[in-house]
Amino acid sequence: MTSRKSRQIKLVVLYGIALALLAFILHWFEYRFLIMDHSFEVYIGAIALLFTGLGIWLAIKLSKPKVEKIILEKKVFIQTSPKNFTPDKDNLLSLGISKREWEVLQLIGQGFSNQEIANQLFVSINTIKTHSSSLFEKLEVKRRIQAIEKAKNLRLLP
Amino acid sequence: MTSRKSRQIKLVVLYGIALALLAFILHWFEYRFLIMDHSFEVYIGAIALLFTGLGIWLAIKLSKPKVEKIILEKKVFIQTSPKNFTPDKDNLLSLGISKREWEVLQLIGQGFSNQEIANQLFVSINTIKTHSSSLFEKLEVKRRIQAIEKAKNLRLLP
DNA sequence: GAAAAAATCACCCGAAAGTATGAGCCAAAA
DNA sequence: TTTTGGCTCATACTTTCGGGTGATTTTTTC
Repeated sequence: MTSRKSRQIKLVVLYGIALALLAFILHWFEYRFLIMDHSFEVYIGAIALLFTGLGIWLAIKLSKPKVEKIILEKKVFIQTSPKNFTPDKDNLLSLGISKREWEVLQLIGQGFSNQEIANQLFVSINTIKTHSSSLFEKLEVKRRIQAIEKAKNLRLLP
Repeated sequence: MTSRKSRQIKLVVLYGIALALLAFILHWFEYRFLIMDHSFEVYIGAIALLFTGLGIWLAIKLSKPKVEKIILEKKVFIQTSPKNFTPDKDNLLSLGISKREWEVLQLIGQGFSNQEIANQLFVSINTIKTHSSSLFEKLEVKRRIQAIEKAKNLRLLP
């Protein structure tokens, strides 16, 4: 954010300098050859075109790019085999499950109640509820049982 | 696509007209009051600013949004082992689990709530509660999660 | 046909689970 | 330095679960 702002400021300053320079050059030319040889309209037109270009360039540089997002879903087939189990860290990351949420998920998977989990982790039951709620959201389920099922399918639990 | 192009053409034409009009107005002013009263630099500056604004406006109007494709991987599960699952009838009998209770157990194992199970079996939720209660008693557990665990160990559920 | 077992349902109550919202703290990142 | 994300906790409210008790109706079994 900060870098973006400073870059914008730089651009504006640059623009100002360029404007001043141009005015100076034009003024200088005015007393030399250019003005006398061309009609006023052509002169104005040239300036207009030039600064229109400058404006376009400025807009392109300054404007945040318009982005259209197209989401394609790719199906990935997975086999479940809980033999020698190691949690699938890719899935943990892609679902955005934090360490603490992961701990809670494991304990839920072992059939503990919220209160028991709270005691084991030395936090309040409300904290566990918060964690489990966000867990259910990330796993797109409504109940802890479904969370366990899904976690097993995702190879997060044995 | 066609409407986009035609709109662009319209804009360009409009821009041309605006430019011509402005040039005319400026020219007209030139011979009246404006030019004589102001320095050349101010005049140039005004035009520059104006057309810079015009350029910015044009760029914003004409710029096509960048298209960004995001590929999401959607997991699909393949169940290997529970394909041809058969419950251990010996255990069912030795525990004294009735048909109806076993049906309820299966639905519990699929993560359904009591209400959902009641709807599926076309009975009241109270009935499901009765069944699940006696189930827990027979399985010697306190919560449905533990019931599922134990049932899986006893080969009653896949 | 009578007794026993299974299935159905109701009501109450308390505990557990889950939702929604807001807020404070802190470390890592921009 | 400011912002962000993770963690913590609280409060209030709703829903679900499970225990307990009791009752009626089927179905099975003797």
